[in-house]
Amino acid sequence: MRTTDAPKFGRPRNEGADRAILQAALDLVSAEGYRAITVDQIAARAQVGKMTIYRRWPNKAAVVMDALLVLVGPETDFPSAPCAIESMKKQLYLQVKFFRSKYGRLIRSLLAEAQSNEELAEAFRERWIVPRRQGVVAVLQRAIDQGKLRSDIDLELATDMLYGPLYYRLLIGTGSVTNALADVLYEQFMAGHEPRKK
Amino acid sequence: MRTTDAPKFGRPRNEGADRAILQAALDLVSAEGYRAITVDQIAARAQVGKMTIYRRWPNKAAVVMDALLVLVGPETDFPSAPCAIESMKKQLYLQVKFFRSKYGRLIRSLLAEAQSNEELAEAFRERWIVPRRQGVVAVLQRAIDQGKLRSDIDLELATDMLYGPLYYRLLIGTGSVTNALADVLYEQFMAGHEPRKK
Amino acid sequence: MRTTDAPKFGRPRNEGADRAILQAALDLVSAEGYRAITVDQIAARAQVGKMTIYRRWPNKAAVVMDALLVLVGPETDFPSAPCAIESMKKQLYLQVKFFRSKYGRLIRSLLAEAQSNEELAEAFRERWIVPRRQGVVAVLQRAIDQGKLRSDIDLELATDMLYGPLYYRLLIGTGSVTNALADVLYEQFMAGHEPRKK
Amino acid sequence: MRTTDAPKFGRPRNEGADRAILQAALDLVSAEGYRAITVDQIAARAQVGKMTIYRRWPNKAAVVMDALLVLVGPETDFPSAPCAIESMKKQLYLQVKFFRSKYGRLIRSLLAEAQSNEELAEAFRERWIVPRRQGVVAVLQRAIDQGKLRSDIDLELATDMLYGPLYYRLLIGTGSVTNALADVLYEQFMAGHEPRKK
DNA sequence: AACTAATCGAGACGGTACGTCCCGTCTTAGA
DNA sequence: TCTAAGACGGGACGTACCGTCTCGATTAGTT
Repeated sequence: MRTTDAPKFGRPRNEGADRAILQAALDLVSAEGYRAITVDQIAARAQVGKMTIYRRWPNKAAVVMDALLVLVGPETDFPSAPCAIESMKKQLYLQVKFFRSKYGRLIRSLLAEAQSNEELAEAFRERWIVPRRQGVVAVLQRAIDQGKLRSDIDLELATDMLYGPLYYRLLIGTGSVTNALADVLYEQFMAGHEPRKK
Repeated sequence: MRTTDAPKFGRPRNEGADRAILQAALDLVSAEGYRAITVDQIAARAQVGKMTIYRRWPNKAAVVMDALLVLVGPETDFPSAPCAIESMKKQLYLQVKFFRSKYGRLIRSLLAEAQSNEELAEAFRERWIVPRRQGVVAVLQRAIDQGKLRSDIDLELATDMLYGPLYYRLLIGTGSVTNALADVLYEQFMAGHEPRKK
Repeated sequence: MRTTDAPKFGRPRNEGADRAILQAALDLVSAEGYRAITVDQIAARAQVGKMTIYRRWPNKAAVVMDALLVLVGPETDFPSAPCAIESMKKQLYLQVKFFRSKYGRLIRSLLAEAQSNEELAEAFRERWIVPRRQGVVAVLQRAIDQGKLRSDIDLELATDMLYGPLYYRLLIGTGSVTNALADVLYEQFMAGHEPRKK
Repeated sequence: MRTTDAPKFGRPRNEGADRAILQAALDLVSAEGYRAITVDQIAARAQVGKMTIYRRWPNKAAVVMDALLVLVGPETDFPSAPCAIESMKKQLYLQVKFFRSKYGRLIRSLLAEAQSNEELAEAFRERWIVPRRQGVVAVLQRAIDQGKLRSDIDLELATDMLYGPLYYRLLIGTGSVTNALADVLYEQFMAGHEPRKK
């Protein structure tokens, strides 16, 4: 998402500023929401000129998207358990926790903005959603290999069914995002996908 | 979402203008998306002064929300079938068709805007989502009464699981919203909720 | 300045309303100035519908102009004295008093508005200024007849010289409009126009 | 009348834009009159964003006032003649010429607007009128020193008497502003103020 | 140590949409 | 038929934020 490369001469880019900008964007948007925050506010909090932001990212959406990828992404490691299916359940709990954290608002904001910004939509899909879905798919595949799930499952569809309701509640707010929800999602999923009993 | 009630004297509201404004809003937003449309454009298309819009609704979001409720709402009748569970499946197909229609963009727009506008969020939830969920819940209850579903189901949760994935795909676009998706949602739902076999 | 004549049938026009409207316009504009007052305010104070105003006058300027003519005009009678030249001096004092009264602001307002409203400008000139100038000219003529002034005076010019400085101060505010000013105007005028001494 | 001073950092004011804005305001208002011109029109003609105007001046009146001071002011040099009293007469002719030029409308517009805008009134008085009056007063004083005028004259009053009728005609239009008028004003003024004959 | 060249903080800029205000017209129900 | 009330179309206002542009000061490698 970065724009230019390092030059040969002159004052080198202050790489630390990058992080300060992303942190400022992250803090502000997590707290107030994307729309409520202006680029000037981000620049002010990062103690940086507005141009420094626009030299690195093409627009506000890109900054916030990068903040998510760079600062939040690494914190969202996939939990591992010897039993793949248990690892799946742990991951659902993590997702619940994530959505309930201050980052819930960040995700909502970006998803909202993406509806009117195709570039952001693609970035969010390909750089945030898809990689995490791949983790899920891999675990599900491992569960199939371990004989814990039927082998004729459409894994993409399965992922939609596991995570769709979480996003739905995050965005619409008819019910809150809780571990109890994760439990039911997991149970129903297993009920529909456990291997045929003999 | 309307602002004031009819006064005792004076020229009464031109109810026809109401409809023209809502239709203009609906057409424009369905075609171009919420953010791309300005209040002036809506006013111009409805051949109405901007003040006439602001006299009735507090902001653009409220206009478009009302357009959804007044002009689209009545078109979304719930399908009925003697067998409740079949009626449920028909409703899923209708939802897919709705999301694929031009109104898909409208729903996406409003849901997006609702993320940064708590007033709109509440209106969307309470006036659009909840009434439609109630229809679903009623059908599911009828299915239980007809012995087609287990009686210990949490109906709200069930609704989330049936519709969550549809909204997820609508908003994120990892996969398209299709009847095939509806089929799988239905099947998995039945697998998890059919009455215990003796 | 009135727009239509009395109708033949139906509820007769409430002639009292006319006066109430003019009085409201006069009071408000005298106190706050033309630009600060809206037609709605005049209608509200006169307890009259806005349409009742626009049925009688073509616009706000016409109402206020009429208020001046109808309500203030009759109060501005020309003072008479056996000696014409003394009558002239009295009139200057009256003008000073008038400009210092609440009507000063009214005159300023109308004169201001007239600069961007040719119709009002003409009305103000022909219906307010010119008649009063004619009074002045008549008195000056009488003074000539009485042998108190030179007979070769251009009376229009003389009037400009007597009243111009009063209006100048009223509008620009470099100095206040006082009887002392009137005295000097009178003296200088006499110095320039008294009959040649033998 | 400008709003803030130059900051220590940041892009400095584009002083060229200032002039373009003032020129646009001057041209438009001189041609069409103050009330007929919108801030958007000025911005468009100056090829400038509306905010750039509002960043420098608090409102339209201030822009036009500054246009007068900056662009017209320097053109209104006081004529000089060895004989002070002749210089005075020349100045009266210049004033007539000025009022008959396209700037006559500008002066009328500003004077009109000043009647409902105390801030503008003060600016017009203190920055336009007073400096020019001071020129007149100085010349009159010189004439006294040269023994061409009585020494007991109130110079402010004298100025009002010389210029008041010109403004009166400019604003009311009962007669036109001509050199003939200037001649009479001058003659009468001299008649009333020439030194006593021995 | 002086020079060079690119970056930096700051903030002005053109543009676009917003939501408000008032004018003069139009429309109703009631007198 | 006229009135009070007030909704209406139109158009200007002054504000906010976006993403771009421009300045003088800063900084590090090159000479």
